[in-house]
Amino acid sequence: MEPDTRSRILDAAENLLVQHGLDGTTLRMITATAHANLAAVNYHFGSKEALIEAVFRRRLTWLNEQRIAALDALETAARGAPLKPRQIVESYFGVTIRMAAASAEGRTFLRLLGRTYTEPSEFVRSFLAEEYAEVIARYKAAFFKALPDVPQEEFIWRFHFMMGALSYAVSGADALRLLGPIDDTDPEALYARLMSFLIGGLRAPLPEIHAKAVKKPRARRAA
Amino acid sequence: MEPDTRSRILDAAENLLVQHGLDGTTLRMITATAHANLAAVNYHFGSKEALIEAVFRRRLTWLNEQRIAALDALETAARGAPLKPRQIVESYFGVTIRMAAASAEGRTFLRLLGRTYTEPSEFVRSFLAEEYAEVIARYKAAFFKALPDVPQEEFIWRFHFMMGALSYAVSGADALRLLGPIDDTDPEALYARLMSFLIGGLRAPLPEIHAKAVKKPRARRAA
DNA sequence: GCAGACTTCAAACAACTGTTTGAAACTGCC
DNA sequence: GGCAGTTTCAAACAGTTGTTTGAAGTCTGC
Repeated sequence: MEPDTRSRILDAAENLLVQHGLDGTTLRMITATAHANLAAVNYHFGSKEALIEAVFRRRLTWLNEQRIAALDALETAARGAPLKPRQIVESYFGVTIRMAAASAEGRTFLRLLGRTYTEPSEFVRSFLAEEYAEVIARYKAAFFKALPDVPQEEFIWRFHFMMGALSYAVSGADALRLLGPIDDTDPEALYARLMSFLIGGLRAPLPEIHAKAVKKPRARRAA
Repeated sequence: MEPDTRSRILDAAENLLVQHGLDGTTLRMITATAHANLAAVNYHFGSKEALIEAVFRRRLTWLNEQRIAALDALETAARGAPLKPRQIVESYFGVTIRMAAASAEGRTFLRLLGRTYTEPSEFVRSFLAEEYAEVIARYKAAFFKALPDVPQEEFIWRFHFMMGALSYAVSGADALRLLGPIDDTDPEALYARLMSFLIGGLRAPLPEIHAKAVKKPRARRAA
């Protein structure tokens, strides 16, 4: 058991939130698991919402810094030249999957994050937007530079689809049982699987909606 | 306003569940929106959980029947020959997207479904598993027949990724605001976009994990 | 028009929610 | 040892939750 109450509460909350959701997790469940008094949450964090925010920020800030650092490294190496789309995708999702591969805590958190991304209460969405603002701006810019001919809207959708695939990939254990018994304990394999799927999706021909906006058929390859 | 209380409750519940989640939606919210008495839920459905189950079953049964019918049609036309993977994907996700395109109610339901798929309470998972059992068995069989060389595990993962992309595609409106302002009001365009992404992902080269199991490099194309 | 089944209603139920309180226990520092 | 500051604790708070109750209302078939 960890030394300070504050950390124990954060860990307990993280685990319970991913199991029971934001509303389904009660302060009494959390404090019981953390071996802390019920009032400890309000003492250390101020409110349940503030605790939830702290649970997210604790790892999300770091994660997004890593993503930006990864992009920085690529851009420095490229010396102003556009990056390959594939590099950009690999840096964004690679950082994420590496977090999942590194520790069970990372996996738990990413499952929580992926799920929350589609069902955000208003207060969750507001600090998520804040946390993501810089990463999204940087990656969008990199992509638009890499693929000036691809309509920006199209790319945003694809990025969105990719995040959906990622979300299901990390939250796999639960939902996958529907599809059949499979092994989701090997993060390396998951990384390889997801990445090849994502790149395949990213490089797919643009849908017909854009056909008129493009000149040569060959140019209908997105990447 | 619809005639009978039962339907009004189902509709109100569907709309509120997608907005506030399973736990966040209260019976009082539902009955107020449905212009019904609080006790009406327990009278018509027995409990809140039973109501939620009814909300899902009302449309999910039909949806899965459609998917099976679509597969039936393909297999009849093929006269015992394996289908093209692309046909299979198009039939499964095509039916889904068509439901989203057909009505606002369909879209609402699919957003609810996509979200619930990753965050199921135990009672939700049990009836979801029941509802999906046949569809999944049929589509898995069709895929394994179409792609006998692709490891089954690999395909299950890809299908899982596709469902993630689908989930984010239909629940788009909320989460997409993080990525930037885009138009998600055109279901036709969404269909085209998602489908080309999915086929791209499905046809991507298999990840290196399987490299040893495959003979010729060319064979590493999944579809 | 009336009996019998079905449906609606207001009110209350116990259980649980997040939060607050004020006293107790503990901590490090002089 | 004693005193500030921090942390923990049991208890209670008002509000909300899903569910139940029994009476009132409505509809159908004869």
